Amino acid sequence: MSTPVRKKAARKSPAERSAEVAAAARDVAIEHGLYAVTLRSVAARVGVTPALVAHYEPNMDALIASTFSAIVGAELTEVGELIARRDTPRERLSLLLATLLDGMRDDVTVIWVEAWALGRRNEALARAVREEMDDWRTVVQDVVVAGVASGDFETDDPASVAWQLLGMIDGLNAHALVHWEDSGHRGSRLGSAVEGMLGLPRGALAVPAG
Amino acid sequence: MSTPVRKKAARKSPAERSAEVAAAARDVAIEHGLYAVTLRSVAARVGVTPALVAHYEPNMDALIASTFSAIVGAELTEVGELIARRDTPRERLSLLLATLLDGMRDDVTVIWVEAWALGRRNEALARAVREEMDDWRTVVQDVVVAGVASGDFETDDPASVAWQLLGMIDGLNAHALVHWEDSGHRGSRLGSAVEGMLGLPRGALAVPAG
DNA sequence: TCTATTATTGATCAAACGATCAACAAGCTG
DNA sequence: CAGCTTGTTGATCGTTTGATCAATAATAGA
Repeated sequence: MSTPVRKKAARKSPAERSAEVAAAARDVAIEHGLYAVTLRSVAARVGVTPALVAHYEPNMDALIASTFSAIVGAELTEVGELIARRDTPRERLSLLLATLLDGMRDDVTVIWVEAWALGRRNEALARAVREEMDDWRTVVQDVVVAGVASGDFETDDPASVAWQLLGMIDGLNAHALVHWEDSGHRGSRLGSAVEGMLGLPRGALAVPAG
Repeated sequence: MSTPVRKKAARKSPAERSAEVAAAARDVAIEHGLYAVTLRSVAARVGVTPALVAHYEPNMDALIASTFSAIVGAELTEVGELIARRDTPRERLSLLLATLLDGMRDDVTVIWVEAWALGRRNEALARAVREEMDDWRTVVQDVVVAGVASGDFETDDPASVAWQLLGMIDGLNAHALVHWEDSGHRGSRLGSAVEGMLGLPRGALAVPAG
């Protein structure tokens, strides 16, 4: 009973099996990190042989890269849809900060940190990381641009501001990963920092109710 | 000529050899990252057998942890002495930010990122990371406290401010590691952000000459 | 100078990894 | 129902890792 004996593994269509492999890789990554996404761990999760996983993927570097993109891309979509429901740039930015720093996505933060480290030895992953970072920047930059247009924000380089914002957020989350003690206060001072960056009056980014 | 043939390896005192091993581990980590610090890579660098490295270290987790502490601790000492030469808290903070974001220490940033990732599988390293982070926080916090005392800064929680500052800095550096393009502007907006956090007038943290 | 200590080594293990390939068998097609 | 396609497997290879241990040789002490 210790090792769940794999009986035979039903024959499935390539599309279906391929999707299974991708899903298993995502599960493993979320639970144990990108480093745990191996030929054998993914195979075990799907309930097939390591050889079959290798059959569906060109190599593990590619699977790890696509797994990273899937996880991070899903998060971006989710957060993007969430803030899109707010009306003003100020509210959107405020909600964006609050959401990304609420401590509910530490598993994704681990993926990010591991990707930064692993990307140095996995070129496909490095490319994926750059792409996802750029997508995130675009979303943040759009909010900033809208805020400048509406007269709420004040900056002459929204792209730069977007980069810096994301850097701060990722740094705070990465820190919280290790120094979990003050998780509650994570980003408690970021509001006034961002207010300083965007020429806002103090308290302008206070978290909106709901 | 491909493999530098190791002749014999002179017998040395335990203290000396132990120091050699530690130094070699630091070199390997700086050049190729913490992941490259293996029994064999360190042994090759010292010019001895992997067995000898194992003889001097309880296990590789410990060597990796102590290597991390050595590298990061040295950086802290260096930066600490640098900013101590400035007179006012405002100058010290300004120099601290400028120094940590000048892009000259990307090799150390890699060590940090790898340590955050590796720490999840190496308990000794995780402890070392927490210790070094706390040492850094202390240094930054001291500057903030001094600034509050002198009336330059305004905050009711210097420790929290210190954490957030370090989080931002590490995040920006980690980002720059991947998105090297805008390395020049790294942290260009952080000044006004920090001014917002500490209730400073705009431009108060402009980099002092020299 | 002789002996006891110990720094150092070669050999070797087991574990985990990515990857390949001939062979099997399930299902589609005629 | 027969035959071809192909999803799937078991076996196996080569590499890299951390770790152990008896044997060797250099040093220090008597």
